[in-house]
Amino acid sequence: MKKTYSIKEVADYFQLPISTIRYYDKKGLLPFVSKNAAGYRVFSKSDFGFIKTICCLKDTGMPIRDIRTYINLCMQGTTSIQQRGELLQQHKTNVLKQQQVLHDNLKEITTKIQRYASDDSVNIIKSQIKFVKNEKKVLNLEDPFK
Amino acid sequence: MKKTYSIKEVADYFQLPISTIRYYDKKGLLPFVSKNAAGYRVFSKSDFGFIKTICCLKDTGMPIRDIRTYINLCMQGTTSIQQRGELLQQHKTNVLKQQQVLHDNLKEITTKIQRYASDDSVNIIKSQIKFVKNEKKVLNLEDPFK
DNA sequence: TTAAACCCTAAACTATGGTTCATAGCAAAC
DNA sequence: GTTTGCTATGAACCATAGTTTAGGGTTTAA
Repeated sequence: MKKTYSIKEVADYFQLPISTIRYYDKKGLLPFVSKNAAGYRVFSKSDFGFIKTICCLKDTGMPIRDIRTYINLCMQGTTSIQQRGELLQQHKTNVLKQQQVLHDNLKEITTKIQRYASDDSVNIIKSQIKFVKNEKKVLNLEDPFK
Repeated sequence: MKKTYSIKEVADYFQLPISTIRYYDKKGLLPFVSKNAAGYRVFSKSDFGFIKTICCLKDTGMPIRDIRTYINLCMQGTTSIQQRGELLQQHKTNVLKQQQVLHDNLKEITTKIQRYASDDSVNIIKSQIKFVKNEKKVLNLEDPFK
């Protein structure tokens, strides 16, 4: 039964470059990681939980410095529970906003795709181009179409 | 009835800094924008539609160079309809992936928030800390909690 | 006709999130 | 015992997406 993990094993597990893990460590995101006598980072299984959380926050757009704040709160024990909750709650509203933006934009993209895929796409686009050309002409502006 | 728009009006409408619009122009995202005798950018109403699309693609994480590619396809008229559709279809799968990731991570964040907000949060965290401390001790690693 | 409020460009600068390189120590296998 | 592969550090480097600055022209309204 294996008990500790090298930086490479962690990198493989999380599909992260080793250089990124070192970078995160340098930025103070991994205060829970020990080093052995040779200076090698030694990871334990519980470190994986922290790193999973780091990835979760990173993948939802939290800046490195805020992740560091959160991790440091975690290292302070039970006294920081309320602060941690507030920090994550704030982040959650950001994520919800991202979801909304993504949803709305996806709708727009889908609409365009459908238009391009329609039987009548050429005529639709032609009439759009005609409209733009006419507007530009009326305003005495350059025609952007080649 | 107003017919043309200054860079400031466009910036206000899209809530973008003027410098960003100039930057996009420099990067080739705004080939449809004309300039007057004084060298000022002159926007027409139809330009707003293009810029809205640019914002949509940007807000869903498309890199500037790909947005430029798309806009350039648009400027080529009806011959590029298929390519435009393919480009957007590819992007749509990216957006769907982003949605999935966001959804999964949101769930994780929500779980943590609930844990922190629970009546029993202190005991839950205490037992987590105990587990980590014990694991580190068994492995002869440093205790990360202060 | 002049001040305030615009607009322009080029180039330097910033921030973020890494990656690469040079140099070197450690470890496992052969 | 030496080669191969892993690890380390610090510093330089890179990409992306802008922002700021310097220097200068234009427009508008009093």
